[in-house]
Amino acid sequence: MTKFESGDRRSNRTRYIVLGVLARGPASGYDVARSVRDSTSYFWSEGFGQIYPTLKQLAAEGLVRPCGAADCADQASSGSRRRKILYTLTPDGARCLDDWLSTPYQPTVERNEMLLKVFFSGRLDPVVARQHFMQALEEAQAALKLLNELELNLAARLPDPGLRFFYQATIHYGLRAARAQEDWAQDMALALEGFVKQPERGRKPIKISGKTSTHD
Amino acid sequence: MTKFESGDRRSNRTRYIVLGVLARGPASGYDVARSVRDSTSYFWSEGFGQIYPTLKQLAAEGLVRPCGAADCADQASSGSRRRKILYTLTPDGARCLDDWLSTPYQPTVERNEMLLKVFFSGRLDPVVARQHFMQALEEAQAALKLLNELELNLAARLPDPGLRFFYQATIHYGLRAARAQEDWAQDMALALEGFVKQPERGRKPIKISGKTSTHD
DNA sequence: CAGTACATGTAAAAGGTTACATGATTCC
DNA sequence: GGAATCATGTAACCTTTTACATGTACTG
Repeated sequence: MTKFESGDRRSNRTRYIVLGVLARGPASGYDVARSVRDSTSYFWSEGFGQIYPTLKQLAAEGLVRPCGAADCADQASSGSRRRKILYTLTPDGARCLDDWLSTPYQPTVERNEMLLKVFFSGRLDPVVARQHFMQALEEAQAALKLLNELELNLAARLPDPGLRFFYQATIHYGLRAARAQEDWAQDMALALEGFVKQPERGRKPIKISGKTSTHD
Repeated sequence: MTKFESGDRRSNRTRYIVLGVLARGPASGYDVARSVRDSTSYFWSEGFGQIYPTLKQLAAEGLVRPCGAADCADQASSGSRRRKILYTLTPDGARCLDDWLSTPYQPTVERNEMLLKVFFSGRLDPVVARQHFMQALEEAQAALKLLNELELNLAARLPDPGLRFFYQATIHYGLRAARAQEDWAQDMALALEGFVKQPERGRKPIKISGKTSTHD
């Protein structure tokens, strides 16, 4: 077998975000996409290209069921723009979702391109690493701003305190992660200043403005 | 016709981790895999199934070049177990790596299964969420332990202070992220206790030991 | 002499992204 | 009437994982 454990179980998690959204009430593919964009996009995102086929597949498996206007009172009232295909969770679908939720999660396989660039940037001029630190700082601050706003609007958007607790939990995670990144990026930018001011190290500055680098 | 122009390879970042490892000296596919496992696996990992084909492709593009025993003095000495195919970076390959390193990174698309489960776990008994918090706590602590050990061994494994600075930077990131997760998980486990002790909320405990849940 | 670590690959399948195609309705 | 938004989908392509296939050499 493999000695290098890969880790990531490829278990079609798009299914579960669709089931999860549908568990809160009937929704169309577009509704699911909007819900994902508005509430989970900072830790999970999906595109149309995956949501619609998934919905179709779930329907084929009997985990969701398209419901006509008759079934879903809330849409019939508004003269819908176009034929809007609403789906509801079936009992099988709810069971499937709950089984998945009750199972230990698969740890995320980290694939952080920023760290990958930082890791190898020792061969280049320190300004390159600095750029990455600064980008990381800006993105952390942008995330902080966004998540703070999201938390403020939370009570209005989610009246149910039961659901709100868990939504808030994910926001808190995002906030902590963003603060950690912010602090890190600031520290690293500072440490880099100190690091480059020590010429006896033997590192020679490499100009990257043109094309050349260590090799010549 | 073609949506993906020849120039903009969207991600394919496996190329760069291979180039990056090769930039530090000749290595075989297995060497690259081992290097990835030992030093970047907490923020980037690759399997054999991707490294070998990538190496081949890079060779076809002239970015790396297989080098015989003649070229690489360090391997000829040890009676190698098997034909070990070493590669070196070509000047083109070094330029390609440096160009990529000097470019702003693509922000990571977060896909955090733990948060996804937490997000939807409001429909189940709080013990389910608690399990996820506890798993997150344990994993953060395990990561902390591992990264602390990694940092201690760092000076021995990487004598070059130039490279060490950036390696250490990635370790510090991991430590901060793990501490953030640890704190979060502890807070959430506590907050959950307080949350469930408020029966007037209207939430009814749902037993998940069997099969049933909200729907019934 | 069996098990483990070293070592190199291929093939198939699953998963995910992007571009394209189409059409209705509302707002300006 | 044009732009934006709502709305549903398909096709093509790329990336990543997993299983498989093969073989050497060292260790106990």
